[in-house]
Amino acid sequence: MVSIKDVAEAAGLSVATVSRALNGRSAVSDEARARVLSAAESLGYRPNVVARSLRTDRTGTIGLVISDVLNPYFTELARSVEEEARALGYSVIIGNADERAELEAHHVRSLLERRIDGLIVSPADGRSPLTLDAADGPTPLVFVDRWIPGCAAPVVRADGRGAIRDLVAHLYGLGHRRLAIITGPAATTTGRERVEAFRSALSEFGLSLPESHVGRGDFQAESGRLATERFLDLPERPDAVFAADNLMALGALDAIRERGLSVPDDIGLAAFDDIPWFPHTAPPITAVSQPTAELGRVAVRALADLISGGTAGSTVLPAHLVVRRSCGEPETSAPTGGATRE
Amino acid sequence: MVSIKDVAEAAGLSVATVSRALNGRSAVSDEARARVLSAAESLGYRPNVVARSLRTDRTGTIGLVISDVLNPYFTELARSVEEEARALGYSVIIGNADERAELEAHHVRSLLERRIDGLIVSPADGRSPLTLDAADGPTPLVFVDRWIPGCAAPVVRADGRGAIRDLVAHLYGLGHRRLAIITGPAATTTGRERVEAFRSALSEFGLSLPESHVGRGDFQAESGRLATERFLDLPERPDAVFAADNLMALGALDAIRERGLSVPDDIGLAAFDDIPWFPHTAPPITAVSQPTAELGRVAVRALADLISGGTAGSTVLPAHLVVRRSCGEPETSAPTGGATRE
DNA sequence: TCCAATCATGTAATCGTTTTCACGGTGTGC
DNA sequence: GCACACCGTGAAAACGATTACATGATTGGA
Repeated sequence: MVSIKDVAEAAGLSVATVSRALNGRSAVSDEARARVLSAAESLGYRPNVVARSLRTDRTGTIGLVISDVLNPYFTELARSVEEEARALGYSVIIGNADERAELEAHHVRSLLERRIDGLIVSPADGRSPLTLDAADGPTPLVFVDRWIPGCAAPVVRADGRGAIRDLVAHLYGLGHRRLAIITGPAATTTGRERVEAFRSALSEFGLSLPESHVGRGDFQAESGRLATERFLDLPERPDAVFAADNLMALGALDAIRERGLSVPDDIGLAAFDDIPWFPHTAPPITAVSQPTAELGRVAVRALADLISGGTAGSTVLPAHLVVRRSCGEPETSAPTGGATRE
Repeated sequence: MVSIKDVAEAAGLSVATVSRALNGRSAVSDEARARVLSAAESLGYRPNVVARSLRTDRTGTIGLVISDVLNPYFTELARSVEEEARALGYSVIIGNADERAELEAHHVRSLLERRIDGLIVSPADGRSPLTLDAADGPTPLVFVDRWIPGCAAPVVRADGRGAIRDLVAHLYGLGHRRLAIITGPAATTTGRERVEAFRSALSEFGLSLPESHVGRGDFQAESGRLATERFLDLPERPDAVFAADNLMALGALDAIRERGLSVPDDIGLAAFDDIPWFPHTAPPITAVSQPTAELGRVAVRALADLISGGTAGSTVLPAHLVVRRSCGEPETSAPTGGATRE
């Protein structure tokens, strides 16, 4: 590999001048600059960012730890994070936790050792001690989507409560009374928030949520399938099921299809997180839609601010309900709140 | 940040001994090792991998440049690559090219500057000069899925020809004669291969592929929508459309739905790349399925071999057809070749 | 004309590791 | 008892960049 020394030699200048010419920080004569640039060009010089980082203590890189790379919600998030970061001059290293706490820890550790400038985390486990340490450590950190309660780090997330209330109103309006939910892990904030919002919306409509109508999932498809099977085995099966993320909704569809049942005639289905496939499933699925890309952008800007010494705070963006046909044929009246219909 | 020097001081030993104790390479007395470990522990020492990489010229990292992170095919690939790499002791940095040649170049350049140990690329553009240079450069490189013809680097990919022939046989058996294809960019190998295989299978059945039945797409949803709209505007619209990837099939569904037409009654639809949502779309979509995760694993193993001085070669794995209902109600006879039915 | 400021450049220290080399001490084989 | 291998250790040289400081030349103002 050709180093700055080779360039200096070829240009007949010192490495210091070459460095200055290439970085354009301090004054260099036009003649020297030209010699450097042509030497660098003809030798195919590529700066060694490893050496640079060691000296400057900056890597120009931020880490992003997401809970599940197979979840379209998180890939959309990852894409917008990378895009915004690139616009701000940062590279992004993605770590996929696969909803496993120990994998999350592995990636957080590995990213910190890599001396990234900052970290964006969507914790797979809300109690992860390592991530907690990291949040209190010297490396700037921002939570996105999920967070760890009691951490000082800024949180960028969507508030699903209003949209979940709209969803319950929608279900109630369609005549559904026995409602069930497939939750995420209780260890995650989103897992808890969604079930709590659902429960409190139910009680607003005078409905209760018996334990048998709470399926404990882990945000992955298989758990949605299992929980749905249990619902279908109940003496009185639920009128409608709310899956707390899109993958568990996929699992629910698998289970319902296996039994030869139909949505929404035999059982209604709704999901948290809207994805491009939902308009095309049989039937199109009613879902709570988050401003996913915007969450990613805001998180990056908050992190960039922290890195440059700022004091960025938390952000909460609204989610909204998108009504389709998976809970029954839509009523004629307009839905409550900010819901849209397709 | 606490450095090896601090540990050495605390342990009352030289940095050399600390380094040896922590890496376990060369002999260190039990007593010294114990002192080092306890000092490192109590100081919370984390090695600086940047400095280590500078010295050893190894980063323990491989780069993965994929064409589109929003494409479930590539996320599944990315996941298996990361998993296998982790098992082999490597970290993975993912670059998303978004099907844009200049973004691909950006990521390749940035990864090389980062001095990754090896690179896995699925080129968004088969002529990308920078990627071509990289393939001939000192950094080991493996192509996955797509490749750049004329490069010496190993290619790990699936051969879709047999499955595409099975698909055409399936369509022919259902009585479809006017077949159309939405291709990927001609600049990609998979873009070309899939249309060529389709064309040659058609001619095997005595069918032709007029220019009006070739929609030029770019592997993204919007292009699938536009190409499908043109098909639907033809005086005689095609009996069935084959989309060369899953996102363009999504776009095709959008277009068909907008016109109020139905699949497969008004027009049949099939796709390359099977994804978990296809069994649940309306109707379930017939698709060519690749051994995606296996491709990722094989690519990583080939790259690891190259990195350690080996001479890994190319691998071609078979793809197969999964028949569902999007081309018409299945015939009663068994499908040709290795096709499965759901 | 002279002093000081500015400019372009070079020298060398530095970042935190790993690793080569040297060195003294300890056994081992004869 | 001697030579030799080996073991544990430390000093110091790398790795490739950035940058504080020094230096000599040029310029500008008084």
